[in-house]
Amino acid sequence: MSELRLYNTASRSVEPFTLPEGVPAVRLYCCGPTVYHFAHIGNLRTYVFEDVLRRGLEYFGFAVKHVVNITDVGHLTSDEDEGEDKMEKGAARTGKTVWEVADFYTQAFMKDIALLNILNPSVWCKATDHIQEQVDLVQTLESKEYTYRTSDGIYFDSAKFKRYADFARLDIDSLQEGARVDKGEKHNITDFALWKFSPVETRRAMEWPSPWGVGFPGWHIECSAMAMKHLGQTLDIHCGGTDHVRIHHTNEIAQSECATGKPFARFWMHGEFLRMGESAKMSKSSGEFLTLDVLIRDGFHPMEYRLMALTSHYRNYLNFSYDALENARESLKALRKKTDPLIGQGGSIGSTKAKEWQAKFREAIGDDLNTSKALGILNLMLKDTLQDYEKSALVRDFDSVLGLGLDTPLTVVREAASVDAAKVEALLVERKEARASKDFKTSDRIRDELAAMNVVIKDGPQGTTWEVKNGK
RNA sequence: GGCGACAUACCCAAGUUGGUAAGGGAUGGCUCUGCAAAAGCCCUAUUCCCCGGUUCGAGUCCGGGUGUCGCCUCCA
Repeated sequence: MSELRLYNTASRSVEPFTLPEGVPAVRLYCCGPTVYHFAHIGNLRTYVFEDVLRRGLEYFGFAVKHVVNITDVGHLTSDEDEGEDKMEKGAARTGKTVWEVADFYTQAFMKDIALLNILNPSVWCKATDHIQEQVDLVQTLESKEYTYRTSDGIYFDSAKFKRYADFARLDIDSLQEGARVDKGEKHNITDFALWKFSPVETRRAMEWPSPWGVGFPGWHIECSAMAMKHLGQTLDIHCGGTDHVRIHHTNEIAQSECATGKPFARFWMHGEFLRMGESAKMSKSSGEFLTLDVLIRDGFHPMEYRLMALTSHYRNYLNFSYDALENARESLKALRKKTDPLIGQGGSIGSTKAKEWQAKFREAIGDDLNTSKALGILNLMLKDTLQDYEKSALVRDFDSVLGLGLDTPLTVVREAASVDAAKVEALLVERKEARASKDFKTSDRIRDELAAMNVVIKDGPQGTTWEVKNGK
């Protein structure tokens, strides 16, 4: 039986994953979205990776307690008082209150991940529901003298955490030199806010009382506070996007380990970025970005995007392009052609050969979630000479990790573009008559006419079927 | 300026401790078809950005070069 091995950012190497004695379920925490805007498809790539991780853990027999946070507090764009509050910006953009904005984009996010067949975590937790926990954690740090006060907030003194630079392998000196922002009142460039005071002259849309005055929590503290509340002081796996390594996770480690004196997480895993072909950046702050909704509007199915994400390894960057997505679409179509007839065949993995395929698949997933290799194995397995019921069982088994929904018919996500079905049917009857009398000129004309309406027809043994062609 | 990643066929992409280039899509060929589409079958890298080196043997290790990209500010 192969084991599960995962890449740990902390050690920069692939390590066997096991659970400590007495821990019944994997304590998994994934950094969730800041709900001030739609998630773009780059964000979603990371959630697909985390979903595969969670499914992979379960495939290897681990129970998983999976916690994902919703960041619904607006944070400034830097730890200084510069920039705009993202939530308030979102409110200004949409004409809603910050609370409505948070709710709206939370719902939108939930819809996206459901469409991508991403399993719901065991716990969703919102930052605004855990203000007290965050205040408590800051107080603990304060009592241990890791904090100091400036005119705008309570800060963590990173110089007091000797291992601060270790996790991200930071070179603090060169950071100082190349720094783009002034450290302001901060003692060190790497210090960060734990609690920010509301400006004296204005009221913020979101603010809470605290021992230090009315204000709001710093960005990093929420993850530590919520992760510890729901999972305990040490997590088994903490994950997020690769951009979190240097700042967010470094700070989480600092504040958490200083507060508890214990390791914060045993494994750290990070998904690499999705990049745009024309070097356009996948960033929400730059304005233009692609959402799942846009892809759907362009005629793509969310599963096509999921498959595209699965074709590459989560630790490699993936270039997004419509070409690549179309590739995934054809690929999924061809795959489903083979798997659809197997749906509902029951059966179990019994023969030696079937078990060998399963072992190969398991090894690929166990190899730091090598979904690309796993997909190759799926394809080869489908070509092999196995009984259909065994293939069916294997597809179900593999899909429990891949999450492509191969064990159920593909759901229609987008209603076929508005086409007058009655007219299409009438034309098809006309064409059928023309063909019967060998009037191929007319029949071809009708097909062209239908093509102009974006309708593609297929003549089969059971008669002619048609569908509306989607996509660009 | 500082740090880092990557470079495999037309495209996406895997390649474990070096042992003789997965898989998918597209293209092409064939079968089928009034013609198409659909379906089925088959083929597609003596070679892994370049130049050296180590080795019996390197895409895989070492050195140098070139190129692309990312991060260093909120960002998955």
